[in-house]
Formats: sequence, structure tokens, C-alpha cells
Amino acid sequence: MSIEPVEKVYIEILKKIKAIISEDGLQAGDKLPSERELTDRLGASRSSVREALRALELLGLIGTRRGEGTFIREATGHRLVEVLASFILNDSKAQEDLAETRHIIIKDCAGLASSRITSSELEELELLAAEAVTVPEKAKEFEKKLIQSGKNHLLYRLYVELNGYDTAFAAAPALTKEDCLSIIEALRSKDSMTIADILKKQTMK
Amino acid sequence: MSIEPVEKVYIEILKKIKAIISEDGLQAGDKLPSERELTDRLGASRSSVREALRALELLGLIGTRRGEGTFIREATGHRLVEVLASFILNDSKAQEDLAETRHIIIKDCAGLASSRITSSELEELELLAAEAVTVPEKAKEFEKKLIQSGKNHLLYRLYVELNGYDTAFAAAPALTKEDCLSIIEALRSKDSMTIADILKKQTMK
DNA sequence: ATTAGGAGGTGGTCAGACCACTGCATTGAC
DNA sequence: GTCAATGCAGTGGTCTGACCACCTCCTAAT
Repeated sequence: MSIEPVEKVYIEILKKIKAIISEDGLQAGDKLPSERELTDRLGASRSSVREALRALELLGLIGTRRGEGTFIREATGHRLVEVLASFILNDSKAQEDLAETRHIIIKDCAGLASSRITSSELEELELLAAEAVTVPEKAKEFEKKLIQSGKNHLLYRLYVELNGYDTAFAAAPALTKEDCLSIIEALRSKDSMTIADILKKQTMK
Repeated sequence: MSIEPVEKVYIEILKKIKAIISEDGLQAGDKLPSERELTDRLGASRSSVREALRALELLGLIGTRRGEGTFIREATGHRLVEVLASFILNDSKAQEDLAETRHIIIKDCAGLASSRITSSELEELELLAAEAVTVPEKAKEFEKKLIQSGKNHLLYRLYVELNGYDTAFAAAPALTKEDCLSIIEALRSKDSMTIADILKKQTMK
């Protein structure tokens, strides 16, 4: 017989670490208890604690500084998709899926933004769009700000991760300056349909 | 001074494991070398090897069976979002984001499906929609099949992960039987616009 | 007051041990 | 010959204790 009753220690530790973060109200940038303290508090060996911490690190949820400690990270986690992708997405179809998904997320966020964007965000976007005309790199910032204006943090995370991946392996085509300007206009008129059209055209290209 | 020159051992191990998988042409379901063999081949301690393996396990890329070995998994990895979510999405806003993102992905996949679905897939969907009228659980299958018909594996993965998460914590509202039937009709006429409308209405509710 | 040095805390890595479990071959009874 | 019991080797799971490199901060010497 075999039932494998309890979960692996490092999984239990993950849960307990989560509880600690929650109970102590730790935020991004805050320091986690040291590995040795966690070892004591959680009643597990340091090895198991480290297995849990390393997993969280690879997920991009925490970061470590030798001699200082372990810290909760901002929701960047670009390593996540990078790792996933390098292990799973090997064929060209997967590359296409990646690009397609990225475009879809941009489009959706733009749609959300059309009804959620604030006037100050709109001003920022206008500024960035104007700059993008002369400085192509600004188009990327425009894109990011547009995503954020959608006010869906999960989609934002997904965008960041997908983005982090394909910039590492293949250049992600940013919006053109014409796109930026068109999107601004559409946002002004709260016309989510136009935005979809703009990005649809780009996806097709 | 401090330069932190080389990367952490477990990161190097990740790369080497990836190389091994690639060189040996290992596929999903295949067995990885044992922890002790990896320890020898990679010239690192078993602790470090395990840190790398545990991280890959949490990402859902590998699985282990005590007494047997470590195996490459199908690209399921529902644990990914589950972990991400449980660590990041703590407030109610995050829950809303989750539900919203799930709906958006369904909508997008339906849009993709409208131009990519095969006639046999359409038949399957029709059958499921008919069954959904009497058996509500079938609506979930309909939903899944619809996603798959979008032919974007990454989006499918995301859907599965999001789904796995919120079913674990809060019931995910499935499509109604009316939705299923309307979608079928829209797919028949390759009308992605109608599909968007149907799902938009549902999201709003 | 400034600075050099050391002590203590932290993450990074390693070696070795034991346990629980699986698979398979050997062994034994029938 | 067949088949079940058994025992061994291999595997993942966990723990302990030990170093190392690094950072911070406090202390003592200047």
C-alpha cells in the first residue's frame, strides 16, 4: 500500500510562508524572516525551507541578497515565462502563439482602458505618444502605460511576463507611432471598437 | 567590493537540465536522470540539484514519483497560476481581475475559433451544447472545447490555469446553455463579432 | 571625530546520513 | 513449470551540520 498522505514539506512551507506574509502584512520590498528563523518557526530543515524559497525565487516572487536577506519582489516575474517558454515552447507554432497572445492581451487591455482610463493617465499617454514620434523606444513605454490603464493587474502581469520573454529571444514588435496616435484618439472618444480595429490590423500584418 | 560573478548553482543546473533534455531528446512523460546521477554529471551537490528540480516542479514542468524517478510533465502547470495567485492576489480586486481575465480569454479564443474551427470540432461543440441543455456540467466541457478550437496553446494553458484556480476557491460561472447555442450559431456564420457580443454581455452581468 | 577592524547575521553550497517507496530478480513452495 | 514471497538496489524526501562569502553594525584604536 501507499497513500502518500501528507504533502511534501516544501509545499507546506510555501503555504506557511504565505501565511506569514499575510499575518505580518508584508509588502513588496519587505524582508522575509531569515532561512534559519523560518527553519525554527516552521519546524522543518533548512534544506526544505530553501527548496521552497528557491521555487518562489524562480517564480519571481522573492529575491535574495547575500548577507542581507530574502525580500518580497515587485510583481515582475519575467523569469517565469522565460523559464516556462524555454522548456515548453520550442517549436515555431509556440512562438506564434506567444506573439498572438501578447497582441491579444494588449488589445483587451486597451479595451478595458477605454472605459477605465483616468484623465491624468490619458495625458501621460499623449505625452508618450508625442515622444514616440521622435523616440521609437517610447512606444514601448506607451504600450506599458496603456496596459496599466486597463486596471487589471493579472493581465498586466501576464503582459510583462510575455514581454520579458520575447524580448529575450526575439524582438517584440512594438506599436508604431501611428498606432499610438490612433489609440489616443480612440481613447478620447471612449471608442473601444476603434482600438480593437487598430490592433487587429497590426496583428494581421 | 563584490561582483557576485557567477550565477547561482541552481540556475546553472536549470540550464544544464534543459540541455540534457534537449540533447537526449526527452519528451513529455520521459524520465529524467536521477537526482544522484545529475549530482555526478553536473558536478554539484544534491541539495542544489534538488533546489532546481523543486523549482521546476512548482512550475509544473516536472513531476516526481517516490521510488521511481522524476518525469517530464505534459504542459499543464496549473500550479503556476495557483501559486502566483495565492501569493499575489489577496484582495478582492484581484479576484475580480481573475474572473475578468478568464472571461476575456474565453472571448478571445472564441474569436480565434471563429476563423480556425474545423467542421468536426464544430460538430462536437454542437453535441456538447445540446447536452448542456439538460446536463449543466456539459457547459464546462463546451467551454473547454471552444477554447481549444482557438488553436492557441498558450491561451489554452492560461485558461486551464485560471480555471483550476478559481474552481478551487470560488465557483467559476460557466456559460449558460443559451450562450452555448448562440455561440454555435455565431461560429457557423463565422461571425466573431456576435461571439464577442454574447460574451461581453455575460461579463457585464 | 574618523577610521580600521572584528563579531554576528545572512544567503550559498556541500557532504553524508537515514527513511519510505518502487521495481525487479531471486528464491522458494506448490 | 507456475506463482507468490522476499529481499535488494535504486529513487525521491528529509534532516543535520558544516563551511564559505558577503553585508551590517558596533567597537576600539587613532
